[in-house]
Amino acid sequence: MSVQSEQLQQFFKQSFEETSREHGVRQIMLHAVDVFSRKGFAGTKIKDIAEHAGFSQGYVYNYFKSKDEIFTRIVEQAMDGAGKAVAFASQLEGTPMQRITWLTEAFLEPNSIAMQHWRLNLLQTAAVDAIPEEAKRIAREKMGEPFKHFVPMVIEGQRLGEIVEGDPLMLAITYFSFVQGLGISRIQTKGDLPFPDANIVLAFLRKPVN
Amino acid sequence: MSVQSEQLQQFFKQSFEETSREHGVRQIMLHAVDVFSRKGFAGTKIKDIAEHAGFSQGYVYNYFKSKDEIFTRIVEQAMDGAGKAVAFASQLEGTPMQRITWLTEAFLEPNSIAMQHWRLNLLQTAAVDAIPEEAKRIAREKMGEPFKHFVPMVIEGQRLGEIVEGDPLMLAITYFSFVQGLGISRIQTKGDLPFPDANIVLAFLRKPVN
DNA sequence: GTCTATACGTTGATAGAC
DNA sequence: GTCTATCAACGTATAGAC
Repeated sequence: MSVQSEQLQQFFKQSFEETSREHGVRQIMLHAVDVFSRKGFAGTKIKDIAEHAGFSQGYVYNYFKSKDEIFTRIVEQAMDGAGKAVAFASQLEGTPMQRITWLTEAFLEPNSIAMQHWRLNLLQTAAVDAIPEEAKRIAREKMGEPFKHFVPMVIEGQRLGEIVEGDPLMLAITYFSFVQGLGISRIQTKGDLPFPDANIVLAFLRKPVN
Repeated sequence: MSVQSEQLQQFFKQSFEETSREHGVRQIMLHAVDVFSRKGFAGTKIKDIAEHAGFSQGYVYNYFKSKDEIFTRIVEQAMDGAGKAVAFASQLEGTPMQRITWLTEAFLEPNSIAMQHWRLNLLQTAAVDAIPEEAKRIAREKMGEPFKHFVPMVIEGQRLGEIVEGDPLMLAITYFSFVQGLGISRIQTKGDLPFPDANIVLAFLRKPVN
């Protein structure tokens, strides 16, 4: 893995640490992401989260006033993280295609926080009608962030002749769809099966040399 | 859309009709797929399914003995459907790349039953720890079917010089990941945003002409 | 055939003990 | 600070009415 991808990983992690100053809050959120992303919103019981975090069921309510609040704060954090990560990648030194490659490598890293973010993103979609209204609102509101920083990279790449022609927004949507789909498969296959690297994934963006 | 893609659509539909001879069972399953795929397993209440199907809550239990059973039968049906669809596509007249393109078009069609199958597939993954054991077992067991018919198409395409070199299984995993990811995005964007067509999606498979 | 009423278990949230 | 006990709400599944 490249230096830049590792830098991005580090950035993901740090972004999470800044979530809250209270240790208990971070502890709960950290474990709650994990449980929510494996069981879904309705399938997750406060007891599950509490046990993972090493607390009793009731104690969770000292930090959060409801299950909805825990979920909503996680969604907010995940959305912010995804947006910031793309923004960060877009400012690295290199051609657009290089920067996108580094970002992709960081996303596809098996245990990255980024990957968990995408699993959560996925949950909002998979169970779109079963999550708190507030979480939906935030997700809708912040959905555009990653695109805002990704699309300009695509446009610049097209100008440089690195990236195929075509609607940049459409290409960005395709990109994030792919990353999400690969994230899901990675969970399913648990690393037993062969998995594509960033180069293969990005073939659809690369302009063929003449 | 091509004649072949429409043929595939038709095939998906018919495959579902054969699920059960009892009208009530089909009726419930049809609506349950929809609710489950929007709310997740735990988030779906029997009342939701009953209301959608136009029954009272209690009446559902005349056809199924539990919520688990409804979900499990749907997963089984969806898995069988996906396997059969790929098998069907692999036997159409045309080059491997053409057949894969038709299959992809059928998958990406907004309201296809195939798309719903993938949403369900997704749910098993997204909430992998919150679904009935039996459903997990069936999903694991039948996961290989689509691959069994897709991989040979890739190999044939490589032999013909249509498809890029590389581990055929890895390419198949990449393919299904992409389709799944695009299916999710399609739900999210609800058709408001530009969406890639099969040709763009399949760029990663196509061997560049020299 | 289809619905209504209800029993029983589970879970989210609170309040009070240590 | 942290846990235990408990309440109220909800949801599955059943049984019996029409």
